[in-house]
Amino acid sequence: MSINAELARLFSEMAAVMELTGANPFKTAAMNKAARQLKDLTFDIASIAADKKRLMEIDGIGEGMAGRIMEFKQTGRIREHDELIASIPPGLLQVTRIPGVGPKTAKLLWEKCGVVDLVTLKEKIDCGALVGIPRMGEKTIANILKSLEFVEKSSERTRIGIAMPLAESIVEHLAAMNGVERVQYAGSLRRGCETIGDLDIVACSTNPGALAEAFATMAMVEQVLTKGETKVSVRIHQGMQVDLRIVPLESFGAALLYFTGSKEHNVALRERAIKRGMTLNEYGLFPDDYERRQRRRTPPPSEGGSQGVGTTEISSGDSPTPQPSPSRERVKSAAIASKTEEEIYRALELPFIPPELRENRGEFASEIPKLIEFDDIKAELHAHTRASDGKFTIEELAAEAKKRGFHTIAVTDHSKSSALAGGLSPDGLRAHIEAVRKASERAEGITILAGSEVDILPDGSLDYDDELLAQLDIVIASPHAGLKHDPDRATARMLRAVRHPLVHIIGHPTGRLIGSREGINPRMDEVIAAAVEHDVALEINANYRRLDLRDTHVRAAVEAGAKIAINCDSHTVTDFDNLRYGIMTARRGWLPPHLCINTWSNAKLMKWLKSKR
DNA sequence: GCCGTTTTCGGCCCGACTGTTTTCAGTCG
Repeated sequence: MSINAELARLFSEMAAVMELTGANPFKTAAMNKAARQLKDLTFDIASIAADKKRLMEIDGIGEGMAGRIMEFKQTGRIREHDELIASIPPGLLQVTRIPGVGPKTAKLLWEKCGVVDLVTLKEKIDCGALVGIPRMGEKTIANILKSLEFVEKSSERTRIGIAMPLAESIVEHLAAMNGVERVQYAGSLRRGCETIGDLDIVACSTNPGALAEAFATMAMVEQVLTKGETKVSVRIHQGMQVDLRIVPLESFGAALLYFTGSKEHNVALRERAIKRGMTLNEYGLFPDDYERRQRRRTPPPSEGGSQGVGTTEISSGDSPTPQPSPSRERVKSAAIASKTEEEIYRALELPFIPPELRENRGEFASEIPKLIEFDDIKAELHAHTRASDGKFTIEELAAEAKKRGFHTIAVTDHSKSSALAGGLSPDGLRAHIEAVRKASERAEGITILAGSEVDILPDGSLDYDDELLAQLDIVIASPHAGLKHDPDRATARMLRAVRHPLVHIIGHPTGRLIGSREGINPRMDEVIAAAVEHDVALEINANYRRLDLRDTHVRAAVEAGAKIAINCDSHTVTDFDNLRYGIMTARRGWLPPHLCINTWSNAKLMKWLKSKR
């Protein structure tokens, strides 16, 4: 694999250890940012690792990071990383992954009672060794124990196709309550990320208390983690944490913006607000006056001060009682913008930025293009029938596609090497082509294409000979086996398939399965360049277990002007429903509709397909 | 450690909640 992922891992680890040992938090943040940038790169950093100037052109990579990257390229390690890792017990970082235990607590537990990993933590709790340590009260210890048990049994992040239906059912449940004015999911789910950590729900209600109670007592709730006036967190039986934030109706847009994130996008938005003399929080965009001055412990503005917003009671002189959230109190009178995301972006002199782009990956610097939408898709070009491993007959498949409003469906069963998936022998494929042609003649209102999802063999050749491939209307070439090849071999293999004159689409180009199989790591910039040169489309396989191409690959492909196909790889009726995840991934890759062959008219699509025959 | 409509120094986002505190630190998102 390319060194990007390894370098990203090293930088993340360094940042984590630095947090633990109490380094400058801004230095830690810089380290984390560099790790993230490296992870998102679509070319191999090794190719420029000898050139410090080019390294430093990457946002977040400065003098220091460039030096570390060069050191790694030359020596295969980063000395500073080795030293940091050696400075703490090897299992201590695991301890900071327990919800509620941060770097400060982990360090405290290590120094005060010898906790060095999850095992010793459990032992020390069981034998009562934590009692008496500063800030380690009975409740804190009980919470750590509970979280520890949760960490031990739960898997990490949840795939979007699992998280989305859960979120939708929660939203539906809450929306049906009396007094609920708005309710919507936010967070990484709304941004269309491939996996989701926690679910975030934003809601407005005329009866916030009842809403909080209803949320905390849903049937799926396993444990209530926190329950305050505006924020409730629960853990559900499915293993996820769900956070509900209740805000005033006037603040819905600001809250939705804030809780949709990403964190990096929010930070950039706030910096932008400050530069324009404003401050942004989850209640709205405000003139930069009262709150910031108060935080700096300087006196609040005098009566009739320059801002002239003294219409609320927040600064009621010498009242010793703590005030509930000045921002929330001020919303009605003082917010420059708060009701909708659109008006907040406008006030910050920005166009509306779609949630999928909110990653601080250039959305502030660039013009926002028109992104592809669900309704733009007019064809499914990758589907299986009973001839291989699908559940449809050809007619049933066509009927389903027609029902979904498509003008074209491609029948693309597996080729002979995919034996477990019932791949067709050459004679089997010939007979199948005949059957598809006959069905197509009878079909009304939909074009049925005879195709194949043909295996890209380990050497990059295809699973059928050219004479047979030439008879097909559409050829998808996909890797199914040999998914552990090194990058050199994987790149050569994929390039050979891209250059094959009869191939239209490269299916799920890396063969990854999210959370369970890494797949191959061909040098994607080379594959993309070849795809552009040979006029081959790269697939976003919309199955939520794949999402392959992934978002960053799509972005690189779009920048290179490559054609993209978004296909559901349908084997059953419900597979068609995965299209939404493919669309979200495409949007995260900044895909405009015209580059996606599934949006084209039937005539345009047929012309392109025939250009390769 | 990075970065620049605050440009080579001096900033670097903001609020809610919990548990332990007697005024706030730590964590999270």
